[in-house]
Formats: sequence, C-alpha cells, structure tokens
Amino acid sequence: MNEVTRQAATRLRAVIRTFNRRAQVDTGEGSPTRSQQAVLAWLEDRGPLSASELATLERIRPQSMSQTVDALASRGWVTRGAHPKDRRQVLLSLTKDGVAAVHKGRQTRQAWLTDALERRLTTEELDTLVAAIGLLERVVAEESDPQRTQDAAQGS
Amino acid sequence: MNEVTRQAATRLRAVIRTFNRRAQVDTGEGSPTRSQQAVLAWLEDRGPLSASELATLERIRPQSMSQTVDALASRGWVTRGAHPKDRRQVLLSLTKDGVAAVHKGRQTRQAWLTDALERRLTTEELDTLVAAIGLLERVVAEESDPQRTQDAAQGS
DNA sequence: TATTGTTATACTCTATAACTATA
DNA sequence: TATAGTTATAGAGTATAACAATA
Repeated sequence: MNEVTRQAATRLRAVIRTFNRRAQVDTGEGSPTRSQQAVLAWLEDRGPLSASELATLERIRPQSMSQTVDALASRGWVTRGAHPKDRRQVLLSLTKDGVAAVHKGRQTRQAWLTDALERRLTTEELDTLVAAIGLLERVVAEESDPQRTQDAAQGS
Repeated sequence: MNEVTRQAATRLRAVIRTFNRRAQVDTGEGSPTRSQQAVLAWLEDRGPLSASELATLERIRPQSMSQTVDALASRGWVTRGAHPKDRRQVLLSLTKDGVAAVHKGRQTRQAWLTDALERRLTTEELDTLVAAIGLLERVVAEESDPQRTQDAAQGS
C-alpha cells in the first residue's frame, strides 16, 4: 500500500466529514429533509419512478424508502400513480408543490457552498477542484460487482 | 453568481453524497460506530479531552456527546478521569482497547477508499486530487464568525 | 416462487428541556 | 449567574422481520 495513497485517503475522509457537518444547514420548517430532498431530486431528474427504483438509487432498503415516500405524499410533494403494465408497482410523481420544494431545498442547502467557493478559491483553483470532482466521480463509481449487478440492473 | 461555481457546487455535493453511501461499510459487531470512531480518533490525536471539548470538535450538543461517551465507557474504550483544576470537568482518555479499536475501525472504514484510489487513479491524477483536498480544506474551514468564536476558543 | 410494497419494531445519531454539581 | 455534565424524551434515518397483493 502506497503511503501517499493512504494519507490522501485519510485527509479526504476528514475533509468530507467536515463538509458534511457544514452541509447540515437549517432549512426551516417547510423544507424537505435531506432524505426527502434526495428523492425529490431523483424524481425531478428522471421523472416518475417506483419505490423500488428509488430505494436502489439511494442504496437503502425498500422498507426504508416506503417511509420517506409516505412522508412526501403526506406533504403533497409527490402523488402515487398506477403503473401501466405492472399493478404491483406504484409510480411516484412530483406535484407542482414538489417541484417548488426541491428547488427551494437545493437553493438553501447549496448557498453556503457556492458562497464559500466564490470567496475562497481563485479561478484557477476552481478549475483544479472541478478536475478533481471528475476524478472523485470515477473513484466512487460502483464496481461491476457480480453480487450487486442484479440490483443495479433493476432500474427499467 | 458564477455559473461555473454553481455547477461545481452541485457536482461536488452529488459526489460527496455518493461517497458517503460508499463509506457506510459494514464494520461488524466489535467495531466502533461512526460517531464513536470520530471521538476515539480525536482522543488519539489530541490526548485526554473533556466532553465539552469533544462536543465542540464534533459540532454537536454536549448532551449528545454525553451519550456517545457513555457508550464508549461501557465498551471499555475510554475512561473518565478527574480534571486537575476544575472538578466539574471529566477528562476522557483512551484505554489500550480503545487504541486498538480506533486503529481497527480506521483500517476497516478506509480499506475501500485506498483500494479505489490505487486502482482507479494514475499517479498524476492522485496529485491533482491531493491538491484539491487542500483547497477543500480551505473551503470548509470555519468562518471567523463572531457568534461562534466563543465556542471555537474553548479548547484549552 | 419471486417481486413490489407495506406495517411493525428497533437501533444510531442528534436535538431540546430540565436537572445537579461546581465555578 | 455561568459552565460542565447528565438524564429524559423526541424526531430523522435506516435496518430486519413479517405480511399482502401481484407477477
């Protein structure tokens, strides 16, 4: 094991830990929680999805997703619709309020970060960061792990 | 607001979200939980600390830290000792088992990351990442915010 | 039988409120 | 009065177990 790699891993874990602390912004009463925000963002990005698909995307159990979806439906941010071909499935769709909520939530959660990036990095440093984000996306990408292929392939 | 900054922020938040999912490795029965691991790491790094100091470092309320400390003491990973000058304070110290636990926990939690860094990045790309980690450390650093100066200065 | 979804229950992490002991 | 620490309680987020409906 390369020592440079080991140190990079330690520092990366530490700074992401700090990042996560900073990211716990107070979003106020009317805003989605973090897990709710994630689900709303998936629905905005990919359109109607089933609870199973959302659970796979978020890498949590379907039972856990069930509760998040329930909360979102109670708030009027998503509606449940029938799947055209498979009556077991329930397709979740964003309502108008849901779209507004995800936009507001994203703006609130991202404000501190865009502010910090603007104020604390030069243009060149921002370029370096963007390049590194691309590398990180590669690093954290899912393995083509035989054990998880089945799950990963579920999204129809 | 610069569009490049906005997109960088969105991608950074997304990749860190994925990172966090990947980081939720199964550490098994005998290992510290994530919050326990963090406390053990602080004690290893800085020596005996009070519960208040640990709460400040972790940016959580003292009442919350109390519970984590309680769990660590029950496991025999930390011991409570008297503060030499202030009898209100309780100084937490790592036991031998605690040192072993934090080492094992770090190794387990970090394995997937060092592995992925080694296998998916070239040496030059790793350099870019390390440079970006330095930038991120600056970005997430705490403001010299007048409202929090008192808290931040507590660590004696 | 397998898959989708739900309900019940429990654990981790953190929060607020209220309290004791010490400064 | 202020600070350090604790106990009680609650909510968010996730897990496993058990079940119903549909494929």
